Amino acid sequence: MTYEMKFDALSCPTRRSVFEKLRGGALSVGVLAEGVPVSRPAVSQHLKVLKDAGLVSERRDGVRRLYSIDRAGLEEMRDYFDRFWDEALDAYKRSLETRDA
Amino acid sequence: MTYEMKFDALSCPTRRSVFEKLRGGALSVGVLAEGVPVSRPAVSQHLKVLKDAGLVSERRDGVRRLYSIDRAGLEEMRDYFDRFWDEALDAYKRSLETRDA
DNA sequence: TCATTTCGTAAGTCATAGCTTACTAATAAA
DNA sequence: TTTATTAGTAAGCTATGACTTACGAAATGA
Repeated sequence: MTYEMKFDALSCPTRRSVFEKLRGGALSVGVLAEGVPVSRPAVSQHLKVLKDAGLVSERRDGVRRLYSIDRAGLEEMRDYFDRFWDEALDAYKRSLETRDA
Repeated sequence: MTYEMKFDALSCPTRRSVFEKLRGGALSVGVLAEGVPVSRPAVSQHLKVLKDAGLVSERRDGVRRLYSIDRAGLEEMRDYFDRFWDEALDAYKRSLETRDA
């Protein structure tokens, strides 16, 4: 649930591509495993990492499990970079001012 | 310079903490290495990864090298999550509408 | 009840990421 | 022109992360 886990979860290319597949809405494990160059169990393991990181959530539907994006978790990452951007820009502006002085 | 490299660069905790130290402005390698639980050469290696990823830039100042945040690279990451967030929210809204129908 | 489908878990393999120490290079300063 | 600072590079070690196959569990349908 920490930044730590979220960054780590998104660092693996195949895991991130699984995550990105969920942009359009919920998908089952089988569908997520299609087109991904790894085995279905590997996708399950990736989903566990994403879930533990708070980036996806799961709901059961018969024998299927439907995974979808955890919007709160995604929002954390968005906010992290928004704040970082603002702070870096402020620091840059200050550096210009002090240079003028 | 790709997303690939940026995500990978930010996945390592100590590397990210080095990156975050630069929020306030440019710093030398020696200063960046203070308080970080790894050796100075390790910090140099982290800086190389961050630089290759387009997240930091470097300028020489005598015998020092001052590293600072590459705002264009950081902006890419911010935009990635901004777009992702918007798309995920749209998909969610659509899912609510189709459920009503 | 038995077979199918869908999926998570266990166990083991292999590459590599992150670290270390030793060194080399470049600038500054005496 | 030596001596100190500062920092990047080389080489090697070690833990671990991303995969595989084999198996077990839960829901569905015959």
